[in-house]
Amino acid sequence: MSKHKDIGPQDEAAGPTGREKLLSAALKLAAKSRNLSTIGVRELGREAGLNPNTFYRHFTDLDDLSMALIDQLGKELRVPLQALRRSIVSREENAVRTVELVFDFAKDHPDVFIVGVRELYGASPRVREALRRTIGEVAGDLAEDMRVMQITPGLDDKTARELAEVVAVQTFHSTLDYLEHPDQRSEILRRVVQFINALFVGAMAIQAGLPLATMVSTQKLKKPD
Amino acid sequence: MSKHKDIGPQDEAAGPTGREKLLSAALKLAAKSRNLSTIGVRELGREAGLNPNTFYRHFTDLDDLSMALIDQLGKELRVPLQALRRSIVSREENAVRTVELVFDFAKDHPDVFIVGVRELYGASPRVREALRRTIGEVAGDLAEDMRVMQITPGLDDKTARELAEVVAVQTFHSTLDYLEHPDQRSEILRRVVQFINALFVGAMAIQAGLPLATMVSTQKLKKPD
DNA sequence: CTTGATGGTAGACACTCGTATACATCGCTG
DNA sequence: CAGCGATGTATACGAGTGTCTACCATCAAG
Repeated sequence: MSKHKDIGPQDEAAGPTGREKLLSAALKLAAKSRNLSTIGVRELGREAGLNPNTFYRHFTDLDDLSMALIDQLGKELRVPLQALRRSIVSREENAVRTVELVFDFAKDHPDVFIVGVRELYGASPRVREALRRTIGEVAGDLAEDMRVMQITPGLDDKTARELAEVVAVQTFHSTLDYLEHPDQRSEILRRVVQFINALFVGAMAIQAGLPLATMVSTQKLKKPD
Repeated sequence: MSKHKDIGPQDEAAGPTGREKLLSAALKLAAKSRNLSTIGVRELGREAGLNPNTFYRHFTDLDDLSMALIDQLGKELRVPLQALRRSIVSREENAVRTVELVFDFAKDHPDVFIVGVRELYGASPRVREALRRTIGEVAGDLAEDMRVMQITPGLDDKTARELAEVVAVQTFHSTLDYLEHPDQRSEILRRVVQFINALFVGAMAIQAGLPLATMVSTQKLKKPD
């Protein structure tokens, strides 16, 4: 095994590998024009400055490349996001800060988010599934943070996890609006934060059995006999 | 003007127009395989049982067809949804019933939803925009219903409208999960309803200034000077 | 009956595309 | 040095595509 140079995640120095060139070319093309699976092998080679056939030295398929790209994007996204949130010490203003961090991160890596959201509902089931899993992991991190930092005290773990999932997806989507409408960014941020707060407060209220809650959520709690 | 037969929205009798054949063929193809904008003109003609060139008798472009399709889908979706919700008289169990209705409707028109969600984040800005507008209209209807039926008393109109938007989008997305995982349908329904209720309750609680609310949403209410 | 427009068809041209085969480097390993 | 695997390139072929031009059918208006 490993006769040759350790082709890992790029040691250092030396320009990008052909494989890497192809990956970033794919990201670039997918972000500006179309769906990942509809990029042409030749188009890709052209963008990467490589021969069309070089593609086949690294990937068997465009779905193959897509999966590799999702893997990479997942790491590029999850790890920094964990680090970012770890920088928030105060329990106060948690939602705003977190969303701001995500949006800032999106501003620095727009293509990742554009393609990510696109493919989340794209044509390839495998890619969809991979993306969903990545978001699920981020949601897991978020749920863990919520538990540790006591953001939603009294909420059972399962519900918390579900809320985290919704929040993660919603924030992920909002990222696109944020990127697409630079003039409405503060408004978008406000809306997302409002959404998150309402969701958390409501879930806690319902679980605590507050009277106000029953006004709206009277499903199968008591039938009007 | 109007020298010939009134080519409107199909009077009655007589098989589908060529234009209609093309539209439904496009819907079918887009639902099962790829993005709308990546369907080939020839492929389309083949599916519709028409000559490739017939396409150009009705549309200039694939974007053109896409817009026409979105228009049609918008009407196919909004009007029946309005009617459906008007059939809910009781204020109780409102969320469950509404979401159930939407999901049932989705079960009968899966392609509409599959393509709708896909294109909502698709490559064509024009199509995206059109779809967003359609969803916005549905959200408007929902907000109006919420106001009339006193679902969220005490909530100001702007916030209600924003909540309706989020609910509409979220429900729209969930439709895909619902279609894709028939074995988890009741679970998905439960999650969406839980989400909606939590959101509404939370928004009302925050607006009412409930003490519990401030535990979570302390953003810029008081700065720790 | 003629006219002209609308919807549909047929054939052709110039592309692009995916991919197969064969060849060229380069660097490691023996 | 010889060999070999990994990477990149050149060429070529067949299939599919968008679209142009030209031709046919139908039907209402004059």
